Amino acid sequence: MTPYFPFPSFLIEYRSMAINYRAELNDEQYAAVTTIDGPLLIIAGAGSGKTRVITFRIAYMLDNGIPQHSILALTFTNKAAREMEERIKELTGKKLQNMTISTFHAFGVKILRQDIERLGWRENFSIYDEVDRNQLIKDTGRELGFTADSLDVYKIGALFSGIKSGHRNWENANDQYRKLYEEYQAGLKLYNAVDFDDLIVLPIKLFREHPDVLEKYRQRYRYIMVDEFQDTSIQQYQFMHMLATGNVAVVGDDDQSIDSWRGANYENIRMFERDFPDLREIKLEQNYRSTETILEAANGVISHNTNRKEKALWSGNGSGRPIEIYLPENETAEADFVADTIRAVCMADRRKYDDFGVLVRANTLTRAIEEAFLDANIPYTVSGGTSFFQRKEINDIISYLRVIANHDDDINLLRIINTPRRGIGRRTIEQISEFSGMRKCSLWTSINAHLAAEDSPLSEKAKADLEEFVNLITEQRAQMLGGRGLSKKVKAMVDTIDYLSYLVQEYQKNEKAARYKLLNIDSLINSIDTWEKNPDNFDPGLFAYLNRITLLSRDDMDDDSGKGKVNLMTIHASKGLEFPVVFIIGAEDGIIPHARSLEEGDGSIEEERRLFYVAITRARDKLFLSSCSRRRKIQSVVECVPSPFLQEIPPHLVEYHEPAAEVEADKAIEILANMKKRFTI
DNA sequence: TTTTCTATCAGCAAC
DNA sequence: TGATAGAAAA
Repeated sequence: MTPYFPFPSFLIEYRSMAINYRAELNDEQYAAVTTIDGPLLIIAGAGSGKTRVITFRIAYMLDNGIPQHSILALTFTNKAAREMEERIKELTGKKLQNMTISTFHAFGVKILRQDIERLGWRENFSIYDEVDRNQLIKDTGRELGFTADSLDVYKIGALFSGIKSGHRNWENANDQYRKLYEEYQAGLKLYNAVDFDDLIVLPIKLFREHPDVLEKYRQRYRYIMVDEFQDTSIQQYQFMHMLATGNVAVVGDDDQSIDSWRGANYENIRMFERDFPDLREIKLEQNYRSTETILEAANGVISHNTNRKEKALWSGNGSGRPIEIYLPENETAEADFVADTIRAVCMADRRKYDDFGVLVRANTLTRAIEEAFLDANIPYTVSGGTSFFQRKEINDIISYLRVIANHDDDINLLRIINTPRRGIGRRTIEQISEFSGMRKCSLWTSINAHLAAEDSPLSEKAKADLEEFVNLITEQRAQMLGGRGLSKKVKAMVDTIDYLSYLVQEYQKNEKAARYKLLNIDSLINSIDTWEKNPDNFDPGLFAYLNRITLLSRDDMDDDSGKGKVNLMTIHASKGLEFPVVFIIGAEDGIIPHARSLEEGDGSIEEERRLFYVAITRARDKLFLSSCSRRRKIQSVVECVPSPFLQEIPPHLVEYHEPAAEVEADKAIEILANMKKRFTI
């Protein structure tokens, strides 16, 4: 119908905003989007438009008058949360001020910030990551007199995490660590700190002990949505279950459950079916992402798993090109092959660098690739892995901020008390920590007691140095807590402690490293600046910043969002992403499946297979696999065999490429010899 | 007593 | 390769 007179422009804009759900979605997707009341289980196969369904579903809720503040969407990574938010904004054209889209952990922090006092912590608590946690375990263990070889902090940390998250319990085998666990917990509380597991466990405790708090959240969040449901832990499930008042939708794919090592439990899908018997289940089985070749390969692999929900994923995308498997001589050859192929495909198919994803099983495997990319001048970003905030220089600065916010945070205090060096050495620290052990107080309290006491055993020099430190922190605290402009204040602090000279001093032999670290600090300050200038940020203070920061990973820092760069990452980090061209490197037995998974037994192999499945299904058009015949490991070179999973790909989909024989090796030697000649002349 | 140097050890995945 | 713990040097 043509209108008699033109609509005013705002009306036209409104009309163009209106979403035609039927036209945009297939039947299953449409059903999933429009079922907003009651429990809903969406089984979303790889590439079936899961993100699309979630964003449209939220848009649909808003269209039907559900207020933003009653919607809660939980994800696993910040990246996913941010992406979801952006897509919804784009789709609806609305500002999202009251909607809660966040990771489980960030949501836990939010709850704890409100009410943690009821559990005996103080408001500005610190959040300990693995490194902090392990340090605390080490310190506590020493105090309890554990010998160095019975103190494998890595293992103990995993044990404690397992205990806390409820998927392990005390058996006589590890009873010896029970006391340590209790002391560890006491330590956390003394330092006014919580660890990652606490971010889920403590809110549950809070809800149990204070039903009024729970009720507040239940009243508010009438509509709950959980993404990557197959990766929720028992706790996270419980957490969600407590909050849910009935309108709860979970989206997941049991075939993509790859996080069981941190408590993820895809049995939760069955649990959900039990707990919400009147649920509606919708399967999304049309794959919009990959070619039929890639999908068939993925199905061939995953069909070897026994314990899974049957799915019939299909794609109407045409068969596309075959999968190529390369068998390079070693990891250097493999890296060169990846770099060369990327350049070649860029030229031949008019691809951009960000069309490529290079997936590895473990972070250590990225090294050779990075070197090859640098040599070949291929721009790349690495995501996942050690977070930006785990770099020493960043961690130092953050530790300062932590101690400024929370004086009792011993772990962070110890990290910075003599960084940069200010003459406070082992002996002094021993003395003050002995006192705090006796008095059951934090180091900060102990230091101040020593400074005030007449009969302190400390030398005058030590006292003076400590006093200088205390003054520094006190002054900085006064600065930081007053008024706005956090980034400027942090910059001023970095200048005050003269961190730059410290870096130059420490890295005399490696000027490049020092400069790089300097740049990192700059980008930290920049990121604080962007954060506090964000108009959506209502609380740009120090506490808010610290609460947020521990939960971020490296990709959350990049401003340029990796545009125009090859994406290099672990398979785990690639969850939920897709790339036109994908390389899976190191497809060797012992890497994938990882050697340790064989030792562990029970279902670990199936998880490794799911991991491989996830990797394959990231690819849209073209998939390359490579498996080296030799690889450098630690100090020695190890012979490698291709991954057994490669056999599970139907052979007619695959082209094998043997290495380009020894001729190349000879040539390489010749070239090297020529180069040497040139240099010696 | 604090700082610097050297040797040794260990390496899966991440909020 | 990097971090860390213990030994030597300042």
